Amino acid sequence: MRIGELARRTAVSERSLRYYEQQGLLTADRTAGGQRDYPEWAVDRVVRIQELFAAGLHSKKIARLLPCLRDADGGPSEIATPQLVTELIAEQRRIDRTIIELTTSRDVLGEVIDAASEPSGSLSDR
Amino acid sequence: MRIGELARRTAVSERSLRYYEQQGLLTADRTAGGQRDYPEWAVDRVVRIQELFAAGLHSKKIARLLPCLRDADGGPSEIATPQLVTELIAEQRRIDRTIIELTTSRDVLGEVIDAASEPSGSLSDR
DNA sequence: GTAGAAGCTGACACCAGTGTCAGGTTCAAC
DNA sequence: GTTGAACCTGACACTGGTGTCAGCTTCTAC
Repeated sequence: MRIGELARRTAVSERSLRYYEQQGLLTADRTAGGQRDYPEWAVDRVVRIQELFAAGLHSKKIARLLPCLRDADGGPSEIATPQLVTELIAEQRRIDRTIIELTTSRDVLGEVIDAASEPSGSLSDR
Repeated sequence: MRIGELARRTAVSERSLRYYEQQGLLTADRTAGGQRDYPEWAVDRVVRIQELFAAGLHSKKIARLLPCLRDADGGPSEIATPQLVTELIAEQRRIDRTIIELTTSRDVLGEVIDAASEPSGSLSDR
């Protein structure tokens, strides 16, 4: 499929898809005229990349991680090096901390929302 | 307390603390000489601000939210306006989606880590 | 073959929080 | 009073993924 369709199906801009290629995250065949031609599994790959970005990983680390992923990219998946494994464990810990922080913030927002939703002046407290 | 101590106790840079003040997130008394003098509860406040930043809220929204927080800032907490409540509910939903994404990514990393930790070649699959 | 949609590269800008530096002032201890 | 640490303001830079524009080429359907 071409870039426009991939952008539509993943809700990721064409600009970003080209950026992913530049960063070595996503390769594409080229037509005789030089236009990108993506395989079907590129959709899953792009979604995965977006998730990893959202998780705070930088493109360089994602680029090292992707070959080790067992997604439907057709190829056999590589085994992560010990160095990469160490880094990924650290990333996991960071993600865990982030989830805790997010949960806290979510609850903080909830308190404010609840306080505003109580019938005028939180009568139940008085 | 002065800015250096607050920075040390919260692990937030002095630069950031001054930025928070500039954004209306954190006020401080001033000494006769013009140096910032923070109350004890500023520590909690700074931690809260950091969490909200980590949750993806921008400083302007945090500035509107903070007066409604029931933390130990001494003052009575305001009631959020309906407009703010609507926005906060949207933020909550965004945070929820983010948590789900983070969990997914965390598991993806876990797969790669596990694959590398299995005794050479994932024999159990064969 | 031609028109219009879609794609290409390259470049510049943005966001928003943070790092860092310069040049000056204040504070606390001697 | 002097000295050194701590603080002040203001300014500029960075990060890194994304938006956007210009100028050109390719593809597809008529």
